[in-house]
Amino acid sequence: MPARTLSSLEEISSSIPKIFDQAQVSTANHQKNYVALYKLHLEASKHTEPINKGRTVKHVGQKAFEDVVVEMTSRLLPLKKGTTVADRIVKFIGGYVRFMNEKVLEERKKNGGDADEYDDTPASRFASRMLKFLLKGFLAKDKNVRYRVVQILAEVVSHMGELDEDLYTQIRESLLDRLRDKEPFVRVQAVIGLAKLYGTEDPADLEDGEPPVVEVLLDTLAHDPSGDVRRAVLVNVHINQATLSYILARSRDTDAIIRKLFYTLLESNCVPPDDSNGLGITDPRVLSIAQRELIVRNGLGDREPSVRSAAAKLIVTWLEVVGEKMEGDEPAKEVIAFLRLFDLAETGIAEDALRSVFASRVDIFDNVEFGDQYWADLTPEKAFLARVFVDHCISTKDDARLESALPVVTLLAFRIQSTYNDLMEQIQDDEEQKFLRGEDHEDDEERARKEDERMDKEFVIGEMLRLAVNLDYADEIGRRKMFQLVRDMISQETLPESLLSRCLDVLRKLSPNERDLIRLVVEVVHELRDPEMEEKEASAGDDGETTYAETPMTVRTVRAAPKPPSEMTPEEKAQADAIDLRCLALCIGMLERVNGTFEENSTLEGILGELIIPAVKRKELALREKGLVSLGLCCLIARRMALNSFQLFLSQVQSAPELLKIRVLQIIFDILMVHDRDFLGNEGVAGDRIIEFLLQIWGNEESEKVQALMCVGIAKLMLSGMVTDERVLKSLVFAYVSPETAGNQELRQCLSYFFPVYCYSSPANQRRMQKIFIPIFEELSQVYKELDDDREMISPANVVAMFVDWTDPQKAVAVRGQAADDKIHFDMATEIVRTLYSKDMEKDEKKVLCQSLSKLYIPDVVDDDQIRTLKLLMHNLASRRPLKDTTANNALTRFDAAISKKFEKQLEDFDEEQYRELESLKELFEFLDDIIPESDEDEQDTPVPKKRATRKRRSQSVASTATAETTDREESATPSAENSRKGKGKKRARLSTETDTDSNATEEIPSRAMPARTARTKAKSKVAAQQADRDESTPEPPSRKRASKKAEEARLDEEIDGLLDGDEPDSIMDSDEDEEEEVGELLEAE
Amino acid sequence: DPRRAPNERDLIMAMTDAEGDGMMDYFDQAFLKNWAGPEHWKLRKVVRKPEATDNAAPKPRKEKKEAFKIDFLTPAEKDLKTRAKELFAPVTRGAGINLPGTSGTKGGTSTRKGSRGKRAKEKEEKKDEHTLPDDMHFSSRQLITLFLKPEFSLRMRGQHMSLNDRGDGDVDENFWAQAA
DNA sequence: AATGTGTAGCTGTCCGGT
DNA sequence: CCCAGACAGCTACACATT
Repeated sequence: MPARTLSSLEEISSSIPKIFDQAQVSTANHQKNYVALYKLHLEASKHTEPINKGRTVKHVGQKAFEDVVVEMTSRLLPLKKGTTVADRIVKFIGGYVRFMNEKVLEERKKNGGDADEYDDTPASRFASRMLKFLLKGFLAKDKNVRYRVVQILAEVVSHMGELDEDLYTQIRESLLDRLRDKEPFVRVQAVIGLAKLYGTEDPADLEDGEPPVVEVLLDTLAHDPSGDVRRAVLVNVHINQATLSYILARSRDTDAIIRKLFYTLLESNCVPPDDSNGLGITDPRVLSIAQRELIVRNGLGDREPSVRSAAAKLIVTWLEVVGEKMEGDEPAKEVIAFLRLFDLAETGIAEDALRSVFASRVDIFDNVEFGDQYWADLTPEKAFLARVFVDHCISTKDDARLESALPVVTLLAFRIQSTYNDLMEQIQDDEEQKFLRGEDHEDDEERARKEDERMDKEFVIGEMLRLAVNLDYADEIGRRKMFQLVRDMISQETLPESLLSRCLDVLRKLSPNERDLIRLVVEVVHELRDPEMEEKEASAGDDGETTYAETPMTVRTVRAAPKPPSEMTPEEKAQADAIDLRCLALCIGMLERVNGTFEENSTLEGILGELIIPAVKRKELALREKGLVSLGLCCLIARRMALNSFQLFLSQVQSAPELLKIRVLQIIFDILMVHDRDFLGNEGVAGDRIIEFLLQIWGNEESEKVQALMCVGIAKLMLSGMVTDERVLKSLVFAYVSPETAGNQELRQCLSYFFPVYCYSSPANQRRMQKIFIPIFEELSQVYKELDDDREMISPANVVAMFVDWTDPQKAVAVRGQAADDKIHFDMATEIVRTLYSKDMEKDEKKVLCQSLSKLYIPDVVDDDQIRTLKLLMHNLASRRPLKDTTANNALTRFDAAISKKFEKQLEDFDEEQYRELESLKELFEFLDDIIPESDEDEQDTPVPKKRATRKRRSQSVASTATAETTDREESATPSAENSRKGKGKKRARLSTETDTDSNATEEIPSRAMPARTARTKAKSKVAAQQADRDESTPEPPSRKRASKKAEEARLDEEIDGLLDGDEPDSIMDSDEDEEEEVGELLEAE
Repeated sequence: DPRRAPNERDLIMAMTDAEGDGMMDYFDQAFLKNWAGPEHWKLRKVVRKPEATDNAAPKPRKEKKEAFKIDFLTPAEKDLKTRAKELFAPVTRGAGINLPGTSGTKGGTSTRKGSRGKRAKEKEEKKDEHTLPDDMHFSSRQLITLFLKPEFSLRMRGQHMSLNDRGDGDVDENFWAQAA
């Protein structure tokens, strides 16, 4: 080899730094520098020394080259994340490895593809040298070094072809280990490295019990505490059937960025990367219906707008992917295909998806047309599209498009009718077939197909009915046609239950007024229960409003006597019950839609006595439930009946099974909401009793559903101002944070919404919240301290933060005519400082309180008295109950300083002695004087300055920032002369009693009346019941007599009879003047 | 009687009013992020501070940061081995290179051999999945409507009452419209 | 494109444990 | 006694918005 080509090693070594120096500036020169570097590399390779007597060679040149590159690399290791120059070098190193490998492959191709020389090329030697070097840094102390080392390794590994097996294992181990690194960014790099690695992993190579890398990564995806790390997994893990379910779980990640990424990821994988004709891995058609629904529900329902828009984009892509090659015939084709992705009956999801498409692809919305042909043969998808389209037009007030889309009434009525007839025919056919051939002759497949067909028809009718509500009924002919049709439908017991409420909606729209609607339904009920009457009634019902208003209600008189139940065969009985159930459903549907008073609609009386009351008495759950609901709905429009029946509902609560209990409680809450003045007003005891009763039920309730329901109910009562009791508010707070309710999302999310609304909607409510703050804080701190290990609960600091937030006057909404109460936080500060005097409060808790002070909003204007009181309290605290905790002390001092500065003017010349004269502050000084400085024995950890005080010093001005830290040490040795005079001996006795209570509250706070121990136990098990439980005057629940089931039923019958006989149906209706008193009596009677 | 004060109820009414949208917006911005329950609760700063306090001051510094470059050119002072030793110095004893709660690294951490003793049951506990609960989409709707008559809200009830107080038996068509 | 806001990471200080 | 963890305040960056 000619000597001149053999550059000296020194030359080579000095050229490398120049290349690196260039490479850090820009990536643009990298390609050029790969070539340059590679040239040097090859050059260096020529320097070898023979060893082993010439049998092998020592690659001194390569070694030197590697040394320099490693040395260069070492220089960027301590550089922290985000240093772009360093990142460029990392890229450069990785790029160089790739470059070398490509060269090697080229070489191999030229030489005919020797595979076995891979471990002996300069490239492989270089790479493995580099990797070994990097691995040494994996446990470095410096986190930046660990970061860079893993980063470079990941980069190098990803660009390497083959890898020595031992080295591979070592890298694998090390990266897995770094997955547990303390620093998230190191873990991120470890994830990237592992993701590059695991594509080549062979499960057969794994040792026993060693999990494959994918599994570890998926575990990281779910469990890593850092969002960055989970995100790294999400973008780097390969999506396939095995990993998909783990990926789907990220649609609920706490990190919004991850959620957003999730949807963009799904979108980009909808189509396969190479334009092969298969489906993308996340093509909607590959996913299950449940998965699609999950994606839509979570995505469009996300609270983060950015996530929602990513989801919306994905859904549009779904439509495009699914609708591909469908353009042509019908503009709605692709939309129909899109809708086929969903189960349309599943509430709301498909609708949300479609509306989202309408919103983001206006062109699609604009191109949908509903010609006559469209209505000819409606599939579920088409019916659904039309209905949602119309609803969308209405909600966006797009009258023009609405006009063009709506069919004429007669057309739709005709379509509904014919589909309905088809359905009925089919049902009948099926019955006949079943009867003729026997149950088992039909094979499952056939039956399922028929079932589907029926469901489809039912669904189509339902959608058309929903659409019918929005039609224009100016045309009288059409109106009558529709009216007649729907009326006929509801009078048939074969009408599927799901269509019943749809029909009633249409009827309501078509009824000229409520009374006619009520009358109509009552008539239908009578027809159903009395088939003989059908013809007569039908003729009366032919004509909507005109005849209706004039037709006298003769139903009851004409009514033929039904067979007494005792004479019925079991079949007849079952049939009668089924009819009654249907009638009750009709009643409920009707009553749900009206709001006139019971008294105005005398037609209701009949069904009340004949249908509803008997149903309430039945012991079959379904009948009783519907009966109770009907009765409850009647109560909502009949005040008198509500008063009389309320006790009945209360008595049903405790013993009822869950479903019934829920119903009854709903009734109770609704009645309270509607007739609030009758039950909760008049500051009567009745209201208190009801509240206590409810609280008790709530606290003892096991079922989450019932708990949540009661929570919503109570929240409603509070929000509407019908209940103002602080105990109730406290119970809500307890329920909110209690570990007991941790799994009850309904309850917690209700309260998450409720508290801010409640507080921000009214300063009065904020006040109420402020009043319960300290007691709640104290109790919750106790609960927190004694928490079981496995139970989770938010920290007291969080509780404080919430209260501070909720009570912030700046966040209260300004309601017309209502002055904002901007002193709430100020008063809270005063109370907090008072609480700091408490001797038995732990320093952690005091610290939390102190730290909250800085977050309080202090208004610019405060009364002299108030500001002086606060100042005095803070001033005295330092001397009488110095805080042991420095951070707490600092926080307090800072707050004191801020206050002193802000109200400098008002506080100058402020003198405690003078201040004491003020009669209005007597209570304050009584409080202060009852506090004695803690004795030396009490001071276990912190030495307290000696107490030596003179009257004079006490009287000094406190206006300056007297509690400032340095001076404080001396100042705090200034207890009042009062205290010195009274002496320790006398005080000792008081310490344990009055001082304690006095220092905690000015007024008697209920929670303090209860021993903390009891409070804690309660709080643990039945937190919500706390307030009610401890109140001895809590009334026995009405049905406390734990009688046998029979006795229970007998009693129930009695009560119901009383409801009917004691009060003649007529008397339910009349409204006497003495009602108010009766509410009280109602509950007195026990 | 605090219930008679024109406060809470008026506001609730306002939220359902057409003009009440602004109100709803306020609530949306202010706290709807905290829907997921107390454990996901976060303090959000007060929004509006419209007072034009001071301006013009915090503009004129756009000082570009010093163009940092790695010095590859000057020769290393120490040799590679020494530098590597320094860079790769393992942590001083007992340090946490790893997340607490995860079993330690062979080389670096304080994990004593028999440390299964007290905190043995780390793995058993369910790890945090870092997911939000299913959103129930709680809204004012649930708080102002009746359970059994979801189409009727408090607002309507108020009207109904007042109509009734007048002894007026019939409701106007406006009422129907609102029920929808 | 420029600005403002919100978050996240970093750094300094302090308490608790070995 | 020293160090490590925790915490609070600060700064810088990235994001969204006009």
